[in-house]
Amino acid sequence: MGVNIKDVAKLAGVSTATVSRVLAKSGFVSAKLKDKVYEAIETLNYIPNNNAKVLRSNSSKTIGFILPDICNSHFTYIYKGAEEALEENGWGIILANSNENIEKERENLKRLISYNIEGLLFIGVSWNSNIESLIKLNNIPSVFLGRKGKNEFSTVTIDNYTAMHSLSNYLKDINVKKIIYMGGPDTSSSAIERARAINESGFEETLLLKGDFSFDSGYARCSEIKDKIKNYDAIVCANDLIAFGVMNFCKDFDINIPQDILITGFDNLFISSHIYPSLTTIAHPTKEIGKVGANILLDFISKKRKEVVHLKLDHKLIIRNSTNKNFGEKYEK
Amino acid sequence: MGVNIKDVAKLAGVSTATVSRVLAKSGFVSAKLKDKVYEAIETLNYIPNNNAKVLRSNSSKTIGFILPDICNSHFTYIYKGAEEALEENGWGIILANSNENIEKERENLKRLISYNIEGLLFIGVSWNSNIESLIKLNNIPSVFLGRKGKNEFSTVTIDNYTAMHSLSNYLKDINVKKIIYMGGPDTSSSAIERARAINESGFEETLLLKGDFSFDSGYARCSEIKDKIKNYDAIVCANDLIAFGVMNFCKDFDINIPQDILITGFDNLFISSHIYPSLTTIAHPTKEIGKVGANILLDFISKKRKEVVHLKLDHKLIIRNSTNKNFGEKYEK
DNA sequence: ATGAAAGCGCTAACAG
DNA sequence: CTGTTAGCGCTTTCAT
Repeated sequence: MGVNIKDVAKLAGVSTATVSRVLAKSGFVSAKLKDKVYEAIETLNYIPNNNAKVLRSNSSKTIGFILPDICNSHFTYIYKGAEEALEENGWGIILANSNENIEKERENLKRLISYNIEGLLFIGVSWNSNIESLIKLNNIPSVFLGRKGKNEFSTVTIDNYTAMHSLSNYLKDINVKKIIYMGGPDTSSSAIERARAINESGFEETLLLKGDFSFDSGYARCSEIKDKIKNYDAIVCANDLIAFGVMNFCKDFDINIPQDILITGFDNLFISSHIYPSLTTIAHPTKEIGKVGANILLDFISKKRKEVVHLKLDHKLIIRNSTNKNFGEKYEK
Repeated sequence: MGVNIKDVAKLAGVSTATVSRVLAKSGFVSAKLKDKVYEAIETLNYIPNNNAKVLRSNSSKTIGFILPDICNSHFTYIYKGAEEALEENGWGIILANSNENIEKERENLKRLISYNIEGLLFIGVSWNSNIESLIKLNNIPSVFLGRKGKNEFSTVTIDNYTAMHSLSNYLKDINVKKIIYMGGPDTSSSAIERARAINESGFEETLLLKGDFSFDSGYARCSEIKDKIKNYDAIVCANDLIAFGVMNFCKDFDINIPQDILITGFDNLFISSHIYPSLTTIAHPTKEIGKVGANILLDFISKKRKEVVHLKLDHKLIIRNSTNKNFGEKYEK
């Protein structure tokens, strides 16, 4: 192994306890010894062993963050918000990627627990009681972000129901009667709430198609109903990725957006304003979700807060050209 | 604390050594005891303490992965490739996000070292000798991905020089004479190599503008040279993000792509095929970079490999509508 | 094949 | 203010 606290203590001519106190900035150490210790640390390039520290102190000052797909920037923005908030407070994070795989999600949680995390920010692959019982069993203060679990843990989400309603109201305002709804999977509470809003919106006709939250799923579902598409006024998608798939299908089969059919998404990915035509969608306050979630979690850890809370952050309807009937020109593939 | 190995041993009626052997699948334990141990683990919901394990065994079976920006999917795809390769071999990863901040990058490396990582996959914010000396000092087998450091550590990259050359050759073939080059920062070896290729390409005129690898930087540089833009045939961008910024500027100021000017990027982000017009660019084998890098790293760790290696993976020139002069229609903002 | 026991590097009483 | 020391949970010799 490398340099350890004993080496530092020896070189500085003090005890390991003194070195430990200097490192922790706890207890009182005279300026003279402090300087010596810092000097020794410097010359030896000492880096404390975190495993020993956590093992002994039983405090890692670290929380775990589990997300479903690290390549989806929607989740990583939430992470970034959390990271900022935690850093400000001197907490570390260990990130784990479930890769949309429930098995791996569970393994990740176990792994994080084995690291002695003191709290958990969780974005699930899908709703999953195993995870919740594992969390409870191990007494990990937890906040669920973005997608909800049951109501036993605190959540920070947007109000999917209300958000989708504001979208459907807008569509009705611009005279949309018949829609195709490209929903998400039943295992996602977000998907369920968004679908509920659509069902209760009272469009003249609604063709409901379930699938994944993915580009490919949007494309594939379009192929299945290819001939029917033009009978509808709009394709409402449960997220932006699905909408991109749908738009690609439309380009490939010469269906013009928005002339032939309107398209809407949900999420407002960075790129949704830059695709053609730009996509009408719902913006989440992604970083904010992470930040607020992290702060709530810290309150739980410090016992400042005891009661479960379900926070819903404000969404924003973003109207762009994919629903702009005056958006004139056609384009080629 | 929670359940520990003693609790399991007691319930199973064996010693802690036996439990440890069962968990490690090492040494020999009779089937009878093995069953008892597994049963005890199950009923107690035992999760081993990783800190103790690593501390004692001095082996974490974990590598660190440092990337500059977790919200940039280019990097997270590399991560995903590495994760897959490492998982297959039973290795864990701890991911650290530098957030484009050199200070944080250094802190991250120290933090990972304090976790006893046995290897490092590194994508730097910029070239940075501090990092390299820290790695050497602590004897961490390391592979640099995507962006190169000095030549002291192994690297897996694409050949930025050749790739940019294939792009400029293509442009010359379609009769481009005068270009604006929106380069990246001098601290990035990728940026330097791409710029070198452009300089040696022998365009009739080249206006060279340096800046960040960001959307905003592309937009901002356009504003600075607004009136000159139409004097050029193409804007060659050092990456796709810059190109998106440039395209947005062009939309805002009624410069038509590709009629008024051609645009090219570099990276082939997921979305580059879906924006309007679709972007001519260079595709990296992102996941492959991670995968290959991880395998090389494992070879270093296991001493199967000793010599430093500099691998360049194949790129691909992807020609799309942003350089297609026959791409007919105009569009509105 | 199994158990006893030492010790990884650190922190936190406790003593002085 | 500083040092001594026990012990966190686990692995790994060394006995048996």
